[in-house]
Amino acid sequence: MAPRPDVSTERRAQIIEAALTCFTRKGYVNTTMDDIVAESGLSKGAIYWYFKSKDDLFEAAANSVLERVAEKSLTAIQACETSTERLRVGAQSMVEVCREIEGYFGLVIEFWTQNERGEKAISFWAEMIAQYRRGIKAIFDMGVRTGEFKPVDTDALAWMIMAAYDGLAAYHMMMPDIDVDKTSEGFIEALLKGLEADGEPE
Amino acid sequence: MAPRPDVSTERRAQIIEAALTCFTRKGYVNTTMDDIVAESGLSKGAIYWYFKSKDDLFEAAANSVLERVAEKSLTAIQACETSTERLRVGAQSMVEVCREIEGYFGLVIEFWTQNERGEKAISFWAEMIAQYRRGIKAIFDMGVRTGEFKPVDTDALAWMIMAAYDGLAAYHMMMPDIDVDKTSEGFIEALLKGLEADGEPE
Amino acid sequence: MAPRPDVSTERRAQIIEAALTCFTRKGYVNTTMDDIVAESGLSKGAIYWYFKSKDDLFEAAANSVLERVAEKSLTAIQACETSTERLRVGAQSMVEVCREIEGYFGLVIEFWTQNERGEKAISFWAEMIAQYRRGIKAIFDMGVRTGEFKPVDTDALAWMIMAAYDGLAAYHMMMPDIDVDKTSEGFIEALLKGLEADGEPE
Amino acid sequence: MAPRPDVSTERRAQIIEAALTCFTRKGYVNTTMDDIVAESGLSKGAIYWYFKSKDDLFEAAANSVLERVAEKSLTAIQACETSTERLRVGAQSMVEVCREIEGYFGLVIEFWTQNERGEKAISFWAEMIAQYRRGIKAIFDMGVRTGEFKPVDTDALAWMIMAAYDGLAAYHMMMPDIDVDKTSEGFIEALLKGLEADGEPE
DNA sequence: GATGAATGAGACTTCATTCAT
DNA sequence: TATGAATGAAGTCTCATTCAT
Repeated sequence: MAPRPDVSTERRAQIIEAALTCFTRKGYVNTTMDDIVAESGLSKGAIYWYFKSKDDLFEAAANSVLERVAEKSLTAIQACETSTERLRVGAQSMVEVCREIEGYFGLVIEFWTQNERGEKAISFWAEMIAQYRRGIKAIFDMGVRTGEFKPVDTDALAWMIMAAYDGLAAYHMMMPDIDVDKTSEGFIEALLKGLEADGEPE
Repeated sequence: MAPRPDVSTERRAQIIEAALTCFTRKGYVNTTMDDIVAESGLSKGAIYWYFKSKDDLFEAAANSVLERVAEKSLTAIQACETSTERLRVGAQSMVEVCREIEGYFGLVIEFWTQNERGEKAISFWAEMIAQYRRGIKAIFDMGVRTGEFKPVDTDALAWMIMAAYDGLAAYHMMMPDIDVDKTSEGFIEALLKGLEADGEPE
Repeated sequence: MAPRPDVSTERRAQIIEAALTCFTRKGYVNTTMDDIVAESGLSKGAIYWYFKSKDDLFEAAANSVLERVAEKSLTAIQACETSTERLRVGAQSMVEVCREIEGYFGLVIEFWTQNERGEKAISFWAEMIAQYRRGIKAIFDMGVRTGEFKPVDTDALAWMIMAAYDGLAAYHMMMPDIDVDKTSEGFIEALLKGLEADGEPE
Repeated sequence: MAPRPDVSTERRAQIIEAALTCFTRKGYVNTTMDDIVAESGLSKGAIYWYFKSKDDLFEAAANSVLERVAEKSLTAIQACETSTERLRVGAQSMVEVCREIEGYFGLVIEFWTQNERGEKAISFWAEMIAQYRRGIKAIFDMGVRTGEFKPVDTDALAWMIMAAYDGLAAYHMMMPDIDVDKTSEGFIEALLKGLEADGEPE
């Protein structure tokens, strides 16, 4: 008698998928467990069999998104030669993230605003940001070291680039008409060349 | 019998003040009307006398914040001579906003994620962003027109600067240790000078 | 304009009354808040307005019963002359308690068995027993002091008398056919005269 | 292929053992089938293979306790000569029961309070009491018949003695500090000699 | 204008029981 | 026999909103 195949992995994935659909559609608080039950096609009990609470399910769902996102963009960057190229490709990859994460961004912020400065959520999220930021900073540091870039404040730049693309993601979520590709490109080019005219301003 | 003096204006302000305190402390959904009742020192009935629902009260509270913020930063900019200066002062003013708005940023995003793509909230918020963006874009446009700046994509830059500072505000909220002044300054200077080294990179 | 009359006292009484009816009918755990809502004629919210949880309501209800009971029996005893009389009257009053408390006895025990040795319930209940026991012991002590009773172990007797009547209450609850009056009387008389025959047993 | 050895008897015992541990620890209602699963080391399915419901399992568990208890104390009594001795030994054996049954007493009462005057439980329990009571009454009857005891109301006494020791068991459960041996002894001696002083009180 | 007791729909979660394997 | 994933009814409690006073 063959043992039953282990369905727990796919069940978890199935539930997370449903949860993500609901969460991004209505936000964390406005999503009810019944919504997720309906979306998943499973029963209430099944969901509580795999996740011990709504919070727990959210955390798993959020993690799953972040993992998907982080993996993709970091690999793209490492295939480039020059720092300039890396910056451009990194920006491009972040633009794609903007599109993919759709409602996720607001979701995480919403979750974060819960729980009177919820320690749990913050560490998880801060960790994610830190990891990403290291990647960005490395690009600038390398560019400065090779002489490709001017000796800029790479810490500050890494923060602001991260912030700019997170902000762009938020805007895109609110105003889908923004041409994120063109916006990102114009920004990166200006940043590369500098704003100040070379010649003598009158 | 003399008519009672009209207290409605100060009552509204009093309620909005209390609501803001609660909302920024616990988020929109986790704030109960009882919280606001306790914070305001008024009665449940009084609050429903002035605001017809929790949503209504939130909208009023959010508007009140945004008005306060917008006014302050736009005046600072208009006192500058050169576009470079304007950019620096504008950045500085946005940094101050980062500090002041504290929890407001997350609050608005949280509100926006409610209501299955809540039409109501989005228009209010988009309007606010648009207004602000026009101010930023004007700085770049003027700089380009006067030859002070290179002929950059001012649309893209305005979006990204806005996004960057909104993102910075969010980060600052999560990670209060970030030195927002230094970060902003490093970013603006790099943007002005450009990243690419002038000489010939090897 | 006259202020609304304060109905909180009678509301609480009304709710406690309904709760007691339900609790004694079905036990603590098997009574749902909806049962109490139906029995009280009020709404769910009203009950939670006055009592913050089911536990809280139970405690209030149990206290209310015990107060009623304790008061009645202690006054009866103090009207007697001799210790013998006091013992008889005390026994009689405890028999009446058996009848009145009906389901309450099992109720308290049930409540006590909850909560993995629930500290909260035990102190409340132990206090009640202690108070009662002091009254019983005082009867014996006085009887011994005046020479009316033999020099018996009054501590032991007080415990066992208490226990016997609590046990009787439990039996009566389960088997309403027991003639509690006759049973109590036979017991007390035997206790007064002693079991052992005076003459010489063969 | 040899038939598998019959494990059903030991499995049932194993499950009853685990159930008893859980029931006495947390009471009937607060014990979940999962608790019993964990305690027994078996699976949910196995338990439902041997017992068709939680109720069913409880009944079996309760019966198992009562059988154990009844057997032990009845044999001790029958080894005595005089009725006085039997009463003392019987009391002693009931004291031991107090210690052993620990949480069982509350357990049965709790179970009884379920089910809107649950017919099922009551008959099982009443039967147990009746059996026990017959044993006690026989002691008194014999004492009266032989002239060892005065002609007391043996029915009443049997009830009250039972009740007293059940009550004592309950007290001991709540207040483990009670010296049950001393308490029981003091009570029995007083009952044997009688309370009323023989001579003329001074 | 102002109060706060009252309402009741609806949220999250538990758990006895079943059944395909 | 035995397993444990799955079910779903039912329970406790919350909270935006109303309305008699």
